Amino acid sequence: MSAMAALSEEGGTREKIMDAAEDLFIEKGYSATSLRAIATAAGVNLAATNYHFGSKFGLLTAVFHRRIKPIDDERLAALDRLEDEEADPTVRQIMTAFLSPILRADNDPVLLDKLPRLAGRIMGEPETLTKPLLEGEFTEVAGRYQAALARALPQLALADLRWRFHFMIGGMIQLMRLPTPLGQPPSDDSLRQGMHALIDFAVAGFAQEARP
Amino acid sequence: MSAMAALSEEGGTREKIMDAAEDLFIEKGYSATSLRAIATAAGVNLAATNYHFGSKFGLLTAVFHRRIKPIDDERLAALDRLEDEEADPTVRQIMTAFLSPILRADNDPVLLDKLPRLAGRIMGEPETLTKPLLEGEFTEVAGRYQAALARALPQLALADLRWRFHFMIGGMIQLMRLPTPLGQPPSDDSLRQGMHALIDFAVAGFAQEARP
DNA sequence: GTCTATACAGTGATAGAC
DNA sequence: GTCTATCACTGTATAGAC
Repeated sequence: MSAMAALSEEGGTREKIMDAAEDLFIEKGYSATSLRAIATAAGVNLAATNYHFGSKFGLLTAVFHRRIKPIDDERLAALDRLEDEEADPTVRQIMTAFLSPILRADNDPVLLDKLPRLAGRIMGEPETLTKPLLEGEFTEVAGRYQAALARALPQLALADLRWRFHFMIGGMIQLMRLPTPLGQPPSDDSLRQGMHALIDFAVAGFAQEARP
Repeated sequence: MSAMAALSEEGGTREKIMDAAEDLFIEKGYSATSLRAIATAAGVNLAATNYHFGSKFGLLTAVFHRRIKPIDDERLAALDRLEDEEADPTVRQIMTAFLSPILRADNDPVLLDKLPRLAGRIMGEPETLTKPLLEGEFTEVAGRYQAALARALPQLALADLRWRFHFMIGGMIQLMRLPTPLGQPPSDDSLRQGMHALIDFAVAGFAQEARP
């Protein structure tokens, strides 16, 4: 029943709310978007937002989850394939498996446009919002990729590996928030270029030589 | 007159508001902190916040500026010294000059504790808040450091330099937001360790070899 | 100039009728 | 499931006291 609603062209109230909320979150950010504006844009009653999602934060969670779930699934699947095909995956292969699903986004150009902007917006929200949001979804992915990196860099101390992973995530968030770096003219292909630059940057950072 | 107020022990209304606001912003974040809570904690009237700072955002700007200004001044001074002493500063020297002022914070342990947490909080706020906040203060510092890096890496294309600077900034923000990486036990010395790890990571990322 | 009391429009949330 | 009505709270503005 709910599957049918999700498949129908015009969608049920729940889907209309999520679509309107996503666009407004991307455009104005979370806190600057009121539930009244969402309800108006979706053509539903204000109380329907709280009926379906419990709270404004619940709505944000649902909107974010809808977009990030396929990415993290693809990340896990890509790592499975990689560890199946290669006896010793390289750092570059692991980083590519982790970062490139953002570019693919199921080959859907709408998703490719919306996901990074939504994720960038959300990851820029205060920690009180982002932490509970990410903890449920991201812990498994982060754990499996850190383990794969540890196998590819056996001489690296675990503490150092965690720091470098931390910084790589920071670069990814920065890229999604601002797909064009300071001083660079905006471009349609900016995200793709940046993602490849980030892979190179992170690979060098992970595999760095000992400090002189 | 205003200088005397700033020097006095108990401070004027303006200083009391800024002190209370800083602590609450660090603890709860910007949007979760109401002007009423700030006024109550500072022991002043609600309207005094708007009289002195014009708006909640104006108050945030003043609080942030008070902490970030000495850091950026020190960054510029350190780069001046470096370019004075060394004919060809290395990437590591430049990165150290850029990142270590955060650790020094005028040798004031209170500042060392508050600045990264405040900056981390603020940089995590939505772009609509952070962009105007940073544009005024950070552009000069970023420009001078990118120029210094360009001289140290003459073979590197400007576009690639900008990307790598972008990712280094992302790592710095991530470090200030979460001074302890995922899975690591918290520690008093976490920020200092992370800063050194970030310098190593960024140096390797900037000076990376061509892609195989 | 500095500060206070007060009012206003807009917010997220909720109870209860239909 | 959906709607109306309402609540407590927010940032902001202003008139007036000192």
